[in-house]
Amino acid sequence: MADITGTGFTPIASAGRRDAILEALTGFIVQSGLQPGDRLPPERELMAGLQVGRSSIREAIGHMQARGIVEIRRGSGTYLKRPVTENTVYMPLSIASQRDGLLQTLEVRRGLECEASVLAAKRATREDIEEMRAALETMEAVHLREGTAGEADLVFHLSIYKAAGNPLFEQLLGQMREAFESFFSIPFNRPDFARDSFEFHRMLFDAIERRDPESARQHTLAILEVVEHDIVRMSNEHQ
Amino acid sequence: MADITGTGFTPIASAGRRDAILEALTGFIVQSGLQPGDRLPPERELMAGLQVGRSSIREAIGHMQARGIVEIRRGSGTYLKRPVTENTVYMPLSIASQRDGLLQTLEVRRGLECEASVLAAKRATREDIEEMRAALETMEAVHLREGTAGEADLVFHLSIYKAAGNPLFEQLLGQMREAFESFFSIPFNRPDFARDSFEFHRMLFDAIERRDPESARQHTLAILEVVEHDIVRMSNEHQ
DNA sequence: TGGACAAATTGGTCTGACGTCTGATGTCTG
DNA sequence: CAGACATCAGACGTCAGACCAATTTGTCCA
Repeated sequence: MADITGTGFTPIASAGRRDAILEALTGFIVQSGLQPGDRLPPERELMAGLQVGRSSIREAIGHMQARGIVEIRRGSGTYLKRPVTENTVYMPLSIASQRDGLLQTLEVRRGLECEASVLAAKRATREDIEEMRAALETMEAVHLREGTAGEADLVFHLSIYKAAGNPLFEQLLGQMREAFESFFSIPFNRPDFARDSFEFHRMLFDAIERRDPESARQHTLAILEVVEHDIVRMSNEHQ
Repeated sequence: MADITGTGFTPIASAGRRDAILEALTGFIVQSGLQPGDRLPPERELMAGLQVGRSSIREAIGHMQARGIVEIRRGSGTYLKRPVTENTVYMPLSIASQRDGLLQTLEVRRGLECEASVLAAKRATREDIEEMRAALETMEAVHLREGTAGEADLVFHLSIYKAAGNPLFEQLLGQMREAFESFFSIPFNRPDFARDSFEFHRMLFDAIERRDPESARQHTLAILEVVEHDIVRMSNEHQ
């Protein structure tokens, strides 16, 4: 847990309380170097430190919860869920939670995945490519041995996002993955998930390695087509 | 990074109260047929109606505000900002914009804009196309008369998002636009903004009208290249 | 050593009060 | 009569204190 003594807490001015508190809180989190999983100081302590009422603290923390950056466990404490930096933009999306909503998020994801592959083909460094190659070969080995490769598959895709050289893609796609699992109850590690996309993975890797953005895009589309088909199928089974 | 995927973790977050109130509130909004712009009952009234304390009401409304579905005006009341239906899930996205935040955000935007154009080319209805045509012609007229067309340009692009048949694109891109203006202090209606992208707009429209997704994508890329160039330039000027 | 019980910690909610802003109504002045 | 100003009720914003419920921690006994 973090200690708030001597971290530059300054009482809040009386204009725009809650935003000021939010700012102070994120500032505190950054200064304290809190990482995901760490516990924030209890409300009463923050209250005393910031010289504001507990309601205000609670409103600010409530907003952070709504933004998905903290998790509140009653009786235990408030825990950081995502890394926090200043200069973060929050974009709440509302999605119809029915079949349409599922398909809509998949389309958004498609736009992001394709762009990530294109960028990876343009920018991947030698190290990136070697990392992707290692992930791909692990994945292929696991797939041939077990007929599926949930975890290893994820590692391969993450290596592509990383090679894109833009952390936003990893962040956004990771959050969308979370949303899928929690909202639509679709686990991505089912044995039969995305099995048919196996062969496309090496083609995608080859395209990135020879720096062919357009080809990388096409193969990403091919993989996603399988993935989306399976997600829709599993979604139907589930109901 | 530890992967807790599929380990039966269901946060649930306990705290039945606030979620129950949220549910009751959305139910009330739906039943009352409240539309965006309408005012919700005052907190004290809701308090009495739901038989809960005002703090709880405020927490629930605070969450709705964080989700962007209501707007709270001090001294006036709480107003609906978006249409509310049951079966809606909320997905908070956070974009950490660090040093290279501007460029990174632009790359994300590029992925989304291209996909939107592709989908528009695949799905636009006759009405969509007529709306886009009208917006385009207005834009061209304004441009020829004034040398620029900030507002009309926006209308044209919005008509494309709409034609994509997926409200998420409109939400995401609209919020990214807001984020640009508020975070990077870049107004999109400067006289000289994106002037060089003029000719590409009709080419994009033609591509969508003749249902050529790949061409639509290329022309969108061309427009964005100009836009991104200008944003970076203006961003540099600004500092 | 291990388990059961008690105490402390922490978030959740209620109540009541007061401050401050907004919007509308009423009043005064030219 | 029209417009500017003063007033007031309504609504959100904040604070304080109290109590409840869940969790964690500590202690004691078998």
